[in-house]
Amino acid sequence: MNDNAAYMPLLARINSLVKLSDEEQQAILSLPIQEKKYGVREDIVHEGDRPTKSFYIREGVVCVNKTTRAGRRQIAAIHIAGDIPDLQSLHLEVMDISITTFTPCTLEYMRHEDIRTLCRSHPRVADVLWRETLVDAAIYREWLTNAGQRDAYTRVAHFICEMIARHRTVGLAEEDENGISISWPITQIELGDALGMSNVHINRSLQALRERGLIDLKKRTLIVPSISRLEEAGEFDATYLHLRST
Amino acid sequence: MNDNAAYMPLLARINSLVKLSDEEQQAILSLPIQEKKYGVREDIVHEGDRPTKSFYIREGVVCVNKTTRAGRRQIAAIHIAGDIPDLQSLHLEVMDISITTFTPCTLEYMRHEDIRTLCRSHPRVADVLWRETLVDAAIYREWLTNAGQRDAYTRVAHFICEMIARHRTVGLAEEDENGISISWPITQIELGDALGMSNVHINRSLQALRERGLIDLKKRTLIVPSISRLEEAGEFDATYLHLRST
DNA sequence: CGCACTCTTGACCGAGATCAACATTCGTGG
DNA sequence: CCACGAATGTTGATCTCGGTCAAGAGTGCG
Repeated sequence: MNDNAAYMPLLARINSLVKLSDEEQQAILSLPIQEKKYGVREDIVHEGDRPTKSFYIREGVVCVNKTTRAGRRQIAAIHIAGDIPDLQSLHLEVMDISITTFTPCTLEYMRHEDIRTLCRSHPRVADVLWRETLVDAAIYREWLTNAGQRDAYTRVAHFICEMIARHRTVGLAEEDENGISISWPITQIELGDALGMSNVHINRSLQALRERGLIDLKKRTLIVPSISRLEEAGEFDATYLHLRST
Repeated sequence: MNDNAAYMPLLARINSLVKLSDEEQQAILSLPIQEKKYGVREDIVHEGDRPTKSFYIREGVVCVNKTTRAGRRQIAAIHIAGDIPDLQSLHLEVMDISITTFTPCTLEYMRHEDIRTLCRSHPRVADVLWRETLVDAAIYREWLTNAGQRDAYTRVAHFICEMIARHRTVGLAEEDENGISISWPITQIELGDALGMSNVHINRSLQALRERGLIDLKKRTLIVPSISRLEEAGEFDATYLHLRST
């Protein structure tokens, strides 16, 4: 019934964290899903919604964002293929965030009911999903630290390091003799909204990183020649991503 | 064996969110716990630790914090009686945060093993605990928005509103004709570390709030004469706390 | 091919940081 | 219970990082 390939990014992500038994993997594969496609900069869920299903990203990039009463937007998270950005709605009725696409996306929807049934019959799967939301929380904490304590230059570098690390774990980073590269659909305005900075200052910080040869960003592609040097600049320590031993 | 009163704040917190059956409540009451007391400004858990138990706060106030490589501290969360600050360690092996007391604390430790067993036998209890961690995550997002998008004055007001709201839901706020009051063990330096501001500017923002009659803060007690006016000043909307209908 | 979005650069400004000194409160031991 | 030292709070002066404004240059999409 379901196209198994549709579950690929999800299983890849989960397997990068824990080893599930064949039976557990089968249970996930038999979750009914429904595919839906979105274009660029479309709202998937909106603050105040009460979803009865969650989705994971088969392809594309989305952001979690919320808007201040004064009209300022904070991007609180960025999610890539394999992520389940609104898993929280499984237990929190009302959305306190919106989710918006950065790129065209293919999403696979799973009904909360079905997820709950799966969690009941396979507690280890429940644990993995729970864990997933805990890692999201750890990332929020790190972003908070980034916004609250690091200067612009370091902050931008840190953000880029995280993006690289996360793309790597799901196999979306390319590595060759020039360094590591990922696709970079994020505009400077959006980066500003994520880091609590103006787009002008984002621009200047990116240039500083370029000048020092830490990044090469053009045509929606980011190349990092030396990840260790960038991590140095961004005070980056991947512990908070809680990846299993590489 | 266990003193039932020890479970009070935890049950109060949980019951403020969901209705559990008697049997489920009993199951929680029969969780083996171990009490431990801490003094002021003591580390409970530290970055890099690998705890095999979690605790909930029977009494006192603690903060979740992490320190930048440059030596700057971000306070990422503040937890009060009833909260389970390091529940994340149930699924994330290595702590990416430290937890430190603000006041003398009485903590009740529960072994991860026992929590896991409880979750397996009572899935609804598992859901409640999961939910709890999701609310923590929602608070992180809001703090990020606060730090990234709101100016100092609004930011401080927002923070105070949250503290009031959370103290109210667990019955730790007093309300009389002068307004709502809570105990306030947080120094201005700590407040600065939580909001990403210098203590000097915290001081000035607090004074601005005082001048406008929005708060009355002295002797470690905070009084808010009109919570609605303060919420106006802080752009506060409690949705993100995901409290059940009041 | 033209319009809209994104990026870049320069000039200026201001919120909030930093520094420093002093006042007040609190906790501790005598 | 008091005294004294340390932590916390307050105030003023100065400085700076990053915001805002504005205009021009690329880039890409319809």
